[in-house]
Amino acid sequence: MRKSKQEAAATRARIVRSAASAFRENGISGTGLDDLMADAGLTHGGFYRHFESKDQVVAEACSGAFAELAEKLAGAVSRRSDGSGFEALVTEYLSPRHRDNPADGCPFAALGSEIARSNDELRAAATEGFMTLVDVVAGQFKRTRPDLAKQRAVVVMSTMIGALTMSRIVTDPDLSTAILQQTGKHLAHG
Amino acid sequence: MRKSKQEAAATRARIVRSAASAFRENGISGTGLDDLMADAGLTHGGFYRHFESKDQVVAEACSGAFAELAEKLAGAVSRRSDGSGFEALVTEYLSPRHRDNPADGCPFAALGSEIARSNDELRAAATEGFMTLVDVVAGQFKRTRPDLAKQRAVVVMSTMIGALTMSRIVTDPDLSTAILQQTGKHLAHG
DNA sequence: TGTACATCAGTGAACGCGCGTTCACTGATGTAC
DNA sequence: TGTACATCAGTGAACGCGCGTTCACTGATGTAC
Repeated sequence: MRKSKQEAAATRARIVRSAASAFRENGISGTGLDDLMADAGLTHGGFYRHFESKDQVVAEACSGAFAELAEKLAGAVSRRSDGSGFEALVTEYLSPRHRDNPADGCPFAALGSEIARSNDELRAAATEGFMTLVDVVAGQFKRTRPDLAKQRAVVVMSTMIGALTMSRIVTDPDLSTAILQQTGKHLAHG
Repeated sequence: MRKSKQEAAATRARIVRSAASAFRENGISGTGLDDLMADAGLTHGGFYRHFESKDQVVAEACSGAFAELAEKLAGAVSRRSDGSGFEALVTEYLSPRHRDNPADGCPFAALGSEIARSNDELRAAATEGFMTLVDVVAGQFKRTRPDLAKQRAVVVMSTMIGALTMSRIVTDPDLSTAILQQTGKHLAHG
């Protein structure tokens, strides 16, 4: 049953991508290796041909998710040529669509409190991912000194992450929408 | 070994308080009933004399933690008589002390992403707890129309929750402090 | 007020389940000659 | 280029552990008379 190197690499990538979705959907400790492997169309016994531990796939999946989010937000920005990139970014992040689809959305909003309790390796990857996002945001403050732009971007990202998290917690749909909208308005004027 | 009603009630309260700390420290799914009961000085078999399920103690512990936070922030406000209550509240919430002591701090920052995936009962309790916090914050915007004050307070609370969460994730101590400070400054001027 | 019985807080063992990890095995792929 | 052997991706069963929950039991408390 041995597979070619290409197939094996593709399988591995498939597991990482499935994992990134499953973790954001059901939490890290809420997702078993069975689930991951089943999502990738495999049985769980083969997991250790690709990874040393669950921690390893968690770190890789999250790193991938951080990068993917940065690309998505950069993409939202780049579709605007009139200088409204920042508004586009904020609107994208704080959209009901993002709120309702955690599996392919921001890992900080989906897993924030769990990451905060995780090992240093994951937290270091998260720190790097956060700074990448901060750089994307800071890039939109074109008339601001770079260091100040970065400071402002740190606040903007933290604010959006908090707002998205709360919009998912709250059971009142109107309140949920209001959290997103008020936060968006605040940031746009800020 | 039967205990008096008073003792039993005290024991139950003790379990709830231990639970509230343990959940914020290690997560809900990261805390076993053994842990809770051991913290309260009991063996785990007796748990079901007080609660119907783990879910029940989770809901009670979180509700207690929400109320406790609201009181703490209201207390920080009330110690200022010169109208600087809002700054006091923000400084208290975004303090390094709060960041470094999740066990008796904000349950949204400590458990946010886990609560978002929880059952409706806990999410409803969280919604109520959030609105109580929002009311405490809104009460500080004395020169603002009540409905606008509440909208602004929703954004302030979400922002602070996101910033505290991120300050705990990040491995770089300087960045962690910067997140708290920049966010505090932003909110004070906002 | 005293007595007899029911209640029930807490103990400690057990149950069943899911999870991360390991392992013997299979058979196709890769490699050495 | 062909052959023989080593490698290793994937399977399926098993292991050990922790967890939520249940249960028989103990003995002090509460209650009915």
